[in-house]
Amino acid sequence: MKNINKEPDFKHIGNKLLSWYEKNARDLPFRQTKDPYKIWICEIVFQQTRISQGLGHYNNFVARFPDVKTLAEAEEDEVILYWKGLGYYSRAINIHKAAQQIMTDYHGKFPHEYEEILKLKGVGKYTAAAVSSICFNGKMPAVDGNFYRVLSRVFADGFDISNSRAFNYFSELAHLILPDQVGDFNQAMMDLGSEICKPKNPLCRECPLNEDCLAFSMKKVSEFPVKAKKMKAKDLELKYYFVHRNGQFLIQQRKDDFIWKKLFEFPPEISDALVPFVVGVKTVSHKLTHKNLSIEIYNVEVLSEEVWNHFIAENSYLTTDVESSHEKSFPKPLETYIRNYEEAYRFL
DNA sequence: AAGCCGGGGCT
DNA sequence: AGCCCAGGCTT
Repeated sequence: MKNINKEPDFKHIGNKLLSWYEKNARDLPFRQTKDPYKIWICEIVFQQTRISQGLGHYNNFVARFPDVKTLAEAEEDEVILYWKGLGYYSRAINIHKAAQQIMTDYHGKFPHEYEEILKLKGVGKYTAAAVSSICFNGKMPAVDGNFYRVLSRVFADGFDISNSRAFNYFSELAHLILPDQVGDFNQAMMDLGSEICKPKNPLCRECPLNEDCLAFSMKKVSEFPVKAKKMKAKDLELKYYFVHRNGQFLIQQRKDDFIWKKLFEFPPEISDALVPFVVGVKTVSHKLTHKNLSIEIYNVEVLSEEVWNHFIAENSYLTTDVESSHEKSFPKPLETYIRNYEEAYRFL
């Protein structure tokens, strides 16, 4: 009997990682303790921060504020002072408030449960999972950027890590390989992601998972993780020619790629033969947000449906039914075109 | 769901 | 110059 109808088993991957971690764990100050306070502080300090950058701050911080009570009773300004140079200063504000939260809501005793830890200011799903798993044998994977990178490579998974559902998606992948010792596993993923499975130039030859890594076996490690470009909104200038002849304007239809798929518009360029009929040129400014190829237009008004219908009736070049020709993905092609007409109307 | 916060290292 | 980093909060 084959393993048909049975989920593939990837647990050996998590266990391999654990074996690797036993021998290769980085020697870091917060690795010597299971004090939830210290682990919490270190998780906050090292959010979006490299170990080498935050290590000094971490040591100074826990030396000055060795426990929840000391931190809770400190002045906020001094807490912030110890954060100087780290960036993301709201972390310092939140860490101080959370300490007071622990004093008032938990009588100074650090909460053990994931759901409770999650309630602390500045603690999200990642940090709650990390603290509960490392200190209290919690079973939640601490899914962070390292998880995204390692898992997307191991499974050669093209899920867009900038997608807002990436956390849930990679949490599910993590559960496929999650061993029993979740705390060590979470830290192992951090070390692997930082030392081996790095964003650039990963050391795949030394990777304990290279035999299990689908991206590696396909020689496509550099293609993962997939991250959609977060394009800045760009200004797009388009030049339109207004060719007027026998009471009609020349318009044309866009291609079905890029923006305004199959939308009708005044021609952005014309042949020499049409030059004598050009009655105007207008440059229109657009805001282009690449992410979903959507367009915002400014400096223009929407004309009434009546004017649009009038234009349709007047224009013999319009041979396709606009309503059915445009892609559904485009929100308001009709209005967009009307606005272009408005531009021409004003110009003439 | 998207924007914002940030200094610093790497390519 | 652009990308990335032990994310979370706000709107």
